This record gives sequence, structure tokens and C-alpha cells, in this order.
Amino acid sequence: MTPQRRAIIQVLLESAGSHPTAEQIFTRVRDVMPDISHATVYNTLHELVEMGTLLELNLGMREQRYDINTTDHAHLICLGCGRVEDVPYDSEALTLSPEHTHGFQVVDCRVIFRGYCPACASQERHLRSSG
Amino acid sequence: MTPQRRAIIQVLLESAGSHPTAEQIFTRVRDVMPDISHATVYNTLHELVEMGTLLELNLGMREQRYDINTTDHAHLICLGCGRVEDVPYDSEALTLSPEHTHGFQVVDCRVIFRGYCPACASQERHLRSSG
DNA sequence: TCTTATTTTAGATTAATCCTTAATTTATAT
DNA sequence: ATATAAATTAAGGATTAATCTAAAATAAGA
Ligand SMILES: [Mn+2]
Ligand SMILES: [Mn+2]
Ligand SMILES: [Zn+2]
Ligand SMILES: [Zn+2]
Repeated sequence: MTPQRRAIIQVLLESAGSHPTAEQIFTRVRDVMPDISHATVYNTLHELVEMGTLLELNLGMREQRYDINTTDHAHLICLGCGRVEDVPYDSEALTLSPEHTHGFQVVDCRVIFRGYCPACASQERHLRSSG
Repeated sequence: MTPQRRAIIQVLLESAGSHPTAEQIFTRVRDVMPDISHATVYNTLHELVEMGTLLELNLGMREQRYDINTTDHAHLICLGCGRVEDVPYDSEALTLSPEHTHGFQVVDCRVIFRGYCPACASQERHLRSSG
């Protein structure tokens, strides 16, 4: 456990719920530790993911998002601006019946609702009516 | 409608169920049309996605996967090798209750089961017992 | 055919992520 | 405390999927 890791974990805890990207985490850590390197942030994030204390979310917006909240939940993402919200979901309702596992050892299930947030939805409406 | 597009669509139809990456599609198209460019493949894929006749899947393995099967289904992906299988799912069981939409216009829902295919699971076991 | 709009192309560019390697830091054992 | 070994960090280069650019080619329409 090094000062760098402490700082990274601190930032993750402070940004709980915001689903930051690796770059955003890097920037926030650099505020308190200006000499930290890119590689250290990436390495530490991967280690935390490996340990199971951090979720790496691929929500389809190019960059990975990180989530310190490892409780069972789904995500709602805005296809316009990338805004992410946590949403509850019933993990019981989503179990793969044995005849459909193809012999896989199933580890988990990710659920992503996609749509447009109020801001992006109104913008889209405006674009459509004017174009 | 150009010969390039016809060739790309042909490849997509032939590879139904294999969830190819853009690069794999590019390679297969190049077999029958050696001078086709990268940009044309990407442009065409994006147009088909825009039209709604092709799904762009972010299964978390770096590259996007494309799926000509636009019927309601979920995916099962191997975290080891990237193998993808289609799995049925009950879309009725997954509707976001109004109090959890945060005002979003919800477009769709993506469900991804993650795990290890038989080959990768046995490999992992081997690695663990020997390391 | 002639004109216009669209599409294609090659190559450069971007941007996130990963890798390499040497220096530093931390942990462990005298 | 000191020496040794192991783990971590930093700088910057490499990688790579994807995007952009601008000119050339092609398709569509009159
Ligand atoms: Mn979350
Ligand atoms: Mn599929
Ligand atoms: Zn939005
Ligand atoms: Zn596998």
C-alpha cells in the first residue's frame, strides 16, 4: 500500500456514483499528487478490478468507466452525453437457464439501459424539427 | 447502393451469429474486394447501425462487435477468448420502473452474461493449479 | 449526356490503453 | 539499523481501434 494507491482509492471513494473514466481519475489524483503517472493509475485500477473491489464498466462510450459500488445494480446511460445513473434490478429475474449456458462458467451479468437524458432528448427534438 | 456496400452486407449475412469485429469484417470483405478501404467499411457499418438493421455491441473486449440479428436477445461472452453466444431473454422481465428512469427516454436494454467458455475455464484451472 | 450529390480511398490523425525499463520505494531478514 | 529482496512507480514510447481529411471516383437524376 503506497501513497499513490491511497490517493487513487480516496478519489474513487469521493467520486462514488459518478462513474468516472480512467482519465478523470488520473486528473483528480494529480490534483493532490502532481507527479503521479498514467501507468500507476491504470495499474492500480486494474488491480482493484482484479481484487473485485472495483467494477470496470464498458457502457459503449469509448472509455471505460469505473464504479466503486460493487453491489448488484444496473446502469442507465445517455447515448447523447454519456451521463450514467445507477438503477436497481432484480438479479433473480436474470438467470441463464442451464440449457443456454453453452457450457460456460457464468461469472456475472451486466444490464445496461440506454436512452437519452432530459437535456439530450430535448436537444434531439430541436435538431429534428429544425433539420 | 454500391458494390462495396453489397459486399459488406453479404459478409454480414454470411457471418450471422459470429459477432465479428469491424476488422474481421474488413478482412473478409477484402477477400472478394481487395482494394476496399478501412473507412468504407466503418462508414457502411455505421450507416447500417443508424438504419437499425445492424447492432453494434460493446461486450467489453476492446473492439466493437457487429450483429445482423436484431431480434431481442442477450449475449454470453467468454472473458478469456471473447467467444460470443446468443442467449434468449425475457425483455418483459427487464423494464425500468418509471421512478427509476431519471427522466430518460429509454431506447433499449442490453444484457451481457459474462464468464468462461469450456476451453478457457479448463485452461484457467490448469494455470491456477500449476501457479 | 451532363450535372450534381454521394461514396470511396489512402493516409494522416486521434485517443485510450498498454508496455518497457530503469529508478525508487516498500517489505523482510539479519 | 542495515542489507537484501521484492514490489511499485514514472516517463515516455508503442499499440491500435476508430476517426478524419480532402481529393478522386462513382452513382443518381435531369
Ligand atoms: Mn454504478
Ligand atoms: Mn447476437
Ligand atoms: Zn444526455
Ligand atoms: Zn473462452
